[in-house]
Amino acid sequence: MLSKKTKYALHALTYLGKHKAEGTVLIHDIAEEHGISHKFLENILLELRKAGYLGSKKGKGGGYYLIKEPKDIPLSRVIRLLDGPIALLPCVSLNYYEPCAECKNEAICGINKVMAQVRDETLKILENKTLQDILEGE
Amino acid sequence: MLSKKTKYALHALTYLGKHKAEGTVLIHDIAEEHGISHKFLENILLELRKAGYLGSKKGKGGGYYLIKEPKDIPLSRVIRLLDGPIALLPCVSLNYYEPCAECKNEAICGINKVMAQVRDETLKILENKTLQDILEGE
DNA sequence: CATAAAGTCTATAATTTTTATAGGGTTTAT
DNA sequence: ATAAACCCTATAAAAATTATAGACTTTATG
Repeated sequence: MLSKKTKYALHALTYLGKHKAEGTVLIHDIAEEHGISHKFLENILLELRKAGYLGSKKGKGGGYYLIKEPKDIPLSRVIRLLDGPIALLPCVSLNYYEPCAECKNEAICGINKVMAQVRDETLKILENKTLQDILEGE
Repeated sequence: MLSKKTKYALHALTYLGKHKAEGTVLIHDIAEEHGISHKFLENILLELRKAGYLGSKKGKGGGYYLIKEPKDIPLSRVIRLLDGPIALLPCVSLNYYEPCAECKNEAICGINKVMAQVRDETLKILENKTLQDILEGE
């Protein structure tokens, strides 16, 4: 399951996508719309900005706005950013690799091999679904 | 990512699959092979038995053994049993459904729709990969 | 039939991760 | 000058995961 962080990030991105015309959107408005803690959401938006998905404007009249096209924001990226690995095991993670302590030899581990396949197929799904798809479903 | 519980369960099932010929296998042996806590693994094997994957024999000379064919143990089942939902959000979980607090109306939520598709495609993968596939990779 | 080996079961402790809050900055429109 | 708004880091609270403990039951065997 996705963490609340990632889920909230998706809601925020969706909100920003829907309100693109308005220029900037307040954290406050997104938080209120979904009943999310303002401060918690603030941290999430900050991460999304640092990762290059959002722009922000400080000071009075400021706020956040999308700086990427919705079609260029795949679920895989958002999940990796906020939740970490997409792979089911650290030993097959492309971006967060770590050996598994209980596994003596990865090269001959059937679990490792199968999980690498699962990762590849899962990635195909999550790289193909984008914010655009979410927006089209609203 | 899978919890250690699920990961250990997969190691245990694999071990049992490999040692099928020996009749029964001791918790102790599996735990030792993978450096897993005996007591932690004990709880996991208990769950696998209650779920109908394993049989056990008590007393001296006892132990655990597979009672399902490896090809009839899909990853999806093991993951659901020990980790819970496969869906990325509670609002699209088939087996552990719960509404999402921050979502006013599921029927018009684009995130919900996309995640339901992701769930279906993910399920296809995890229902197709079985213990058999793991064993063939060892 | 006593004993030791092995699984059963439930409770609780320890640890880690996630979620949430707090509060003092800095920037900017008016 | 002021208030609105994002920026940033630290810490607290809560929840979930991981691990341990210990008493109980079953069974093979000498």
